[in-house]
Amino acid sequence: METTPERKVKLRGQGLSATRPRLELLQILENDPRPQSIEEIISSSSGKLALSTLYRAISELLDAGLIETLVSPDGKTLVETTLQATAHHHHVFCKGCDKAIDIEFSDDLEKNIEAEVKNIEISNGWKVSDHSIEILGICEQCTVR
Amino acid sequence: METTPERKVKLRGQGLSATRPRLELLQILENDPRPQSIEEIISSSSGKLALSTLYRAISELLDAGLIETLVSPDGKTLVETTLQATAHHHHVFCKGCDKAIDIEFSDDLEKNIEAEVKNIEISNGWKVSDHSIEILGICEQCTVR
DNA sequence: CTCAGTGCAAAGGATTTGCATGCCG
DNA sequence: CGGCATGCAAATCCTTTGCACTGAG
Repeated sequence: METTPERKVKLRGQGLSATRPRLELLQILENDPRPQSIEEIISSSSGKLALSTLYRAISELLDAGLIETLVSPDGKTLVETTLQATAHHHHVFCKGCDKAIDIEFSDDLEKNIEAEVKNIEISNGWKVSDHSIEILGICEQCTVR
Repeated sequence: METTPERKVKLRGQGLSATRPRLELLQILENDPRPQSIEEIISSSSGKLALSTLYRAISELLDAGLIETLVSPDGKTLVETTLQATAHHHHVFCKGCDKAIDIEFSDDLEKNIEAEVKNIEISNGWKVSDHSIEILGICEQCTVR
């Protein structure tokens, strides 16, 4: 995991001041590098972190490319660091508890997917930028229950 | 497109009474067979259709397998008929206007994806049930603007 | 007729915004 | 110090729920 000074540099490098809420958000996401809900982030935060501040921090760090967000199948916002996210990856969601984990596909498969995605552009006039695969399942814990 | 009597049969076949809002929902979805937002459905409805009624109808027809729902990248509910959805398919979302369209991949590619998805079960202890690919892009209309 | 289904209004949950105060640089 | 960022509270947006009334069977 990165050190606090490193996170400060990261923020400043994007023209963002290194404030406590932003540093804490980065650290929480690094501590548990999988998509986390707003609720989880708040409860991991030590001091007081206002919801509005968190939402604003997410929006800023997202624009700066330091974090990624996604929407869970039930419509809620999840957040993860870009450390993990720099490698192209996908998400598996648990239908039981709504938790999510990251997975990667082989380069081969990714190439095949991209090739077919390109066809969409040709056949529909769309300009395609990215894709993400959402996999639904039941996690180990929820299977046991 | 199906006729009204056909839609009645469909509803009754699932133990649902054939009421105006339900018939209208089915018809609207068939008229424009792509994922539609709540807002779009309401504005396509002729008479008065209460939001609460629409949400309840969606929930019932979803349980009955007559429609499918999904969550757009901005977290809103989209709905489509199962007519189109019976074939396994994926979605392309426009970043400009949030519209969505359906696409299909080749059987070959689907098989490859499923094979890798199976690996998740083995390596993570998850029980995987389904996958869906979300593709982001810009639609023809939004490209022009 | 009778009860499931509807419309309306109010409640809920997630996210956003306004504003006075506080902390970073 | 000066101004951007925070916390708090109120506002908003989407969705759900409660309840009295209506229409399908």
